[in-house]
Amino acid sequence: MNSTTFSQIVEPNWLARPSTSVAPDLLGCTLVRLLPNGEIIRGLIVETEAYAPGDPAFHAYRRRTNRNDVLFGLAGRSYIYLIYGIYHCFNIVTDQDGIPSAVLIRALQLLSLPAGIDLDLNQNLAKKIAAGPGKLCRVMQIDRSLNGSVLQPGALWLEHRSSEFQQQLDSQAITFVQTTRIGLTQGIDLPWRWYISDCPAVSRP
DNA sequence: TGAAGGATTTGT
DNA sequence: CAAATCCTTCAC
Repeated sequence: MNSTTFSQIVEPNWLARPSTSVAPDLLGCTLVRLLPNGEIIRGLIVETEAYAPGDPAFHAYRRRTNRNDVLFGLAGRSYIYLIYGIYHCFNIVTDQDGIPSAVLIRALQLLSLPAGIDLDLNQNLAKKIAAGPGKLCRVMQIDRSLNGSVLQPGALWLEHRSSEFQQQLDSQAITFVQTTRIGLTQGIDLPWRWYISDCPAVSRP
């Protein structure tokens, strides 16, 4: 038995390439959160945005600071920051050590629901409950205590696409849309946002 | 040391 | 369309 037996876990090496390459590849992967109380929440990644060197919208655009330090490091770590004093945003650090680069996870389609939410009774609500970067962090209880942590089985990690998802993608039963990013004042023309077509969990189709 | 503003969300 | 709300960054 070798490591490929458990290859559904996304390894840091898989993320060690430019964010514009990783971002579309993350669509269909699963973000898994293990809460301190033992509860597990799983969400299919349905919307991503890439941030890269030379990008004026990127937190690492100007200089290396205490906040953005993790962006300059190795791929496979979380970069989490507080926005508007209220919400958190969750990013995955990508590319080589020393090259600041990240993918913002903008929306999840929940596969397992947190306690207290009934999928059958609240189907429409459940599809939208992680539709947005602030909302997905709220529902998965992601905050800055996880900033800089390595994405590996523990509190928070990634799993590759299921073979079913990949097959549907290959047969074009599932398709992606590439377009411009949301909510920015700079770099607004870069087409670095990707999402799954016709997915109700996308924040802004 | 202080002020400006932000990769958002929600309700008016 | 503006408020909520806090932390980071940059200027003085």
